[in-house]
Amino acid sequence: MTETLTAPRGRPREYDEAAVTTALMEQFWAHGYDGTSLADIMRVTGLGKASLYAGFGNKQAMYLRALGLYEAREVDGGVAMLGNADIPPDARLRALMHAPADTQEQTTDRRGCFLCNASADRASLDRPTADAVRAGYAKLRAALVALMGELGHGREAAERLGALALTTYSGMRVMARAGVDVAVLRASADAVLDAALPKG
Amino acid sequence: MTETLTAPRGRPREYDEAAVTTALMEQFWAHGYDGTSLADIMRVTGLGKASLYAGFGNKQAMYLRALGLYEAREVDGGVAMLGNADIPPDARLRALMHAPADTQEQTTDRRGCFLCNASADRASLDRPTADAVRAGYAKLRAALVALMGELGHGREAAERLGALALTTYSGMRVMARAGVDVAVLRASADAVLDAALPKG
DNA sequence: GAAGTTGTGGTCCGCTCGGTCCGCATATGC
DNA sequence: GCATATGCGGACCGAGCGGACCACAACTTC
Repeated sequence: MTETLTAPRGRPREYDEAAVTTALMEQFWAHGYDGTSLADIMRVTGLGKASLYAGFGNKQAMYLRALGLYEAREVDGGVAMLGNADIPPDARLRALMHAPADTQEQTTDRRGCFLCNASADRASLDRPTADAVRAGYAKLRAALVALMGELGHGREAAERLGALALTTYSGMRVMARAGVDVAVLRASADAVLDAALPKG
Repeated sequence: MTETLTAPRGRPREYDEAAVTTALMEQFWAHGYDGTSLADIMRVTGLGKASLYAGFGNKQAMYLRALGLYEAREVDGGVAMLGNADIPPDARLRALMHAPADTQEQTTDRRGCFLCNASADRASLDRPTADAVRAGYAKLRAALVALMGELGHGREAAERLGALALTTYSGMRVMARAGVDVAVLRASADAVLDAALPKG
C-alpha cells in the first residue's frame, strides 16, 4: 500500500523519531505532564516547536506517545520477564516485588513507574491516557495471574493474588515518591510473597 | 502567652478560617495542585487575593493547609475507625479494604485519597508536602499494624500485614483513578483479607 | 472625633504557558 | 533551472498564571 521505496518529496526530516520519542518518555516520566513545559520538551528533544507540532500534534499527543513507548518497553519488558520460563516462577515474582524497594535503596531514581504516575495524575483528566493506563495494568495483571497459576494456585486464587501483586506494586511505586521508609516497601513485598509462595 | 481575651485591633476579618480551609481541601482534593488556579481558589473561598495571601501565604502554603485538614479529618477519622473497639476487628479491616471499590461502584466520586494523590503528584516536588504525606501514611500504618495484632498476628507478621494493607489501599486508590475494573479492586482487597484473617 | 491598625476588593505586573505563523532551507520531479 | 513539497528555527500571540500593590472600609484605642 504505502510507497516506501520512492523517496518522499520535500525536505527530509533531520531528527530520529524514535530518539525523540525516547526523550519525550524520559521527560514526562521524570517530571509528569504539568511538570514539563514545551520549553523543556524543546530542550530535551532539540527540536523546535514547529517540528514538534507537525510531527506529534500537541502536548497531550506527545504525552500519549511517551506513555505508549513506556508500555512497549517497560511494561512489555516486565511482562516478558514474568513469563520467562528460564527463571523459576518464584524468582520472577520476587524480582518484580522487590524492584521498587531495590530502586529506592540503590539508586537516586525517583521517577517511579510512569504507568502508575499517569494513573494518579493524568488518567482522571484525559480519556485516552486512562485507556492506555488501563491497558498497561491489564497486561501486567494477566501476566501476574498466569504466574500465580504456574505457582500452583487455582483459578480463583490466582486471580486474587495476581490482582494483589499488581495493586501492591502500584502502591509501592506511589508511596516511594513520598520517600516512605524502604522497610515498609519491603514488608509489603514480603507479605505478597508470603501469600503467593508455598510455605512462605 | 497570647492575649485572646482583648479584641484584636483593626478591622476584623469577615471570613471563617475553618470554612475557607475546608473549601481549599475540597478544591485541591478534587483537582490537585496544578489543576487549581488562584482564580479557582478565589471562587470556592469567596475571598480576594489579598485576603488569601495575607491569611494563608502563597499557593503552596494553601495546599499544605488543605492537606493538613485532610489528615486531621479523613486520616485521623480512619485511624479512629481502625481502632474502634465497638466494632469487631475483622469488620474494621474489611471496611477499610472494601472502601475504594465501594466508592468506585456506588458513587461518582473520583477524587480518590487526597493523601495518595499528594504522594503521587506533589510529594516528589515539595519537601513539606512529602513530610506531611509520610506522616499520614505512618499514622495509618501504625493503626493497621495494631489492628493486625488484635487479629492475633505476632509482631513480625503484623508489621508485614499492616504494611501490605496500607500499600494495597494506596494502590487501589491510584488505580481507581484510571477507572480500573472494580473486580480487580475487590480481588486485591479480598486477597489482603485472605492473608490477614484466620481461615479467610 | 482623631489616630492607628488591620482586612478587603480590585487592579496591575512580569512572566510563562501552549500553540500558531512565517520566511527560509533542503529536498524531489520535471 | 524551476516548480513543488516538506522540514526547520524563531518570532509572535492571546491567555492565564502567581503574586504585589493600593485605596478604601471597618474596627479599637485614646
